[in-house]
Amino acid sequence: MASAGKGGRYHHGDLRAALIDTAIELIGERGVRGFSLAEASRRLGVAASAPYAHFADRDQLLAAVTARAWEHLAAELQPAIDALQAPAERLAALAHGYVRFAATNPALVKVLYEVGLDKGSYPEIEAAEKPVAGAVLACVRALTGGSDQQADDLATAVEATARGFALLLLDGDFGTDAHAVERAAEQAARATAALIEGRHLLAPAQPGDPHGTGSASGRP
Amino acid sequence: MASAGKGGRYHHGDLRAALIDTAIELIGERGVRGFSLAEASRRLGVAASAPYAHFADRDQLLAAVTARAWEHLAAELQPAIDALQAPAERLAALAHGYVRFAATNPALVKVLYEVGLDKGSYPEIEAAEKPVAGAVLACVRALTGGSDQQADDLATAVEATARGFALLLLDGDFGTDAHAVERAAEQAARATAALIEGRHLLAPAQPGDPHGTGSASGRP
DNA sequence: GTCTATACCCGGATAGAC
DNA sequence: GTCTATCCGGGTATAGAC
Repeated sequence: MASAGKGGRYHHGDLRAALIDTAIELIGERGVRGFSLAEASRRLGVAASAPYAHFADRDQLLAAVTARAWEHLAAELQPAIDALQAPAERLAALAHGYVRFAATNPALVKVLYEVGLDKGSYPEIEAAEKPVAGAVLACVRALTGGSDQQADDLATAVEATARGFALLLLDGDFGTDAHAVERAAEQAARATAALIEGRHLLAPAQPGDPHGTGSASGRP
Repeated sequence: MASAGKGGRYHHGDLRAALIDTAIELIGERGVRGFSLAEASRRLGVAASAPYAHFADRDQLLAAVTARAWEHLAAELQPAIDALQAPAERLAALAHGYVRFAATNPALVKVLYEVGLDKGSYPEIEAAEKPVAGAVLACVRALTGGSDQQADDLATAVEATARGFALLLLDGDFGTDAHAVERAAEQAARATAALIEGRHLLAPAQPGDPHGTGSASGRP
């Protein structure tokens, strides 16, 4: 992340960019709610009022941070999007990439889901998150043929699983050794493959459908 | 949740219990970091110092809150645990119940995963979360035969998926109408069924295994 | 563009009265 | 068990000097 070394001073550097980097750093450590302009200023060795020369208020900085987080994710997924492979493999690769991204940039994941600014009020955020959604949609459409409903169900299941694996990894459920990330990412990719294989079970059982009993949950 | 009505005063009621309920309420609205003893006291119409008669500090209250959250979840899952059904259906029912719990008690989910107190230091928390983990383990063991590795992989995939669906539901991805919860829970149950059906893909491809190409992700 | 100084609010925690 | 009073620290944001 730029040259945000601990001892660096930004008295005459690019404070705006430095603030975004430091905000991400801080959010990673303390969560969005625990982040403050004051602490960011302290780390950068500037006065508490300096940020107001670049951002109208705390939320404006957070919006810039959120947009950057989506851009980072899109960049991480780009290789999977560009690769020449079948939709199923591509979708698994996206899940793999997502988990790896979450592991490499836990702070950015926190930004993505904790900031919670209204997208309508900050168009920069909306624009930045579009490419990712588009890539997933293309894959599931190719896999499910015509039905929008099927495509949607599969996309949701894959997204849920990928985010779930990322969550578990960040919670330490895969251990803390050097290979934890790769294990988690690989399992997320495999679970995606399993979901694709069993995707006929995602729809309600049809009259002529040989699978299931009408309710997949079998709940009491 | 007890009698924590908006207008109620607890000057001579059970302030300890009322504080736990109000803390859950507040955490639901503002997250754990946004929760404060001061605000809880204000809502209950007591002095800011009153909580210290019942809890040594903020963390002690949060520990009590976390333990209660696990107890609530265990209670919600109890019917699924008690029902007479095959392991696959039971596991799907657990996923279903988890998502429903998350929807009905979003505040408790925040408590469960955001408080982040060290379990070692607060044994009350550790004890309260055991029953849930046990129920899941029993199901996956029954489904995967002898291998601990297979059971673990399946349990992780199911947990990831259930938490992912709950997350998406709370983010509003299933809409906000009256049936959103049931749709999300049902899809989580179906995705669980799909994972069980495709569970052979969760393990690395074996020499004699007719499935896959050696890497499920097919990533570039 | 950054500084110093300042006003103002909020949260945690304690002491001592009732 | 709860109150009032109080201390301390930290955050947002603004005004005006350089």
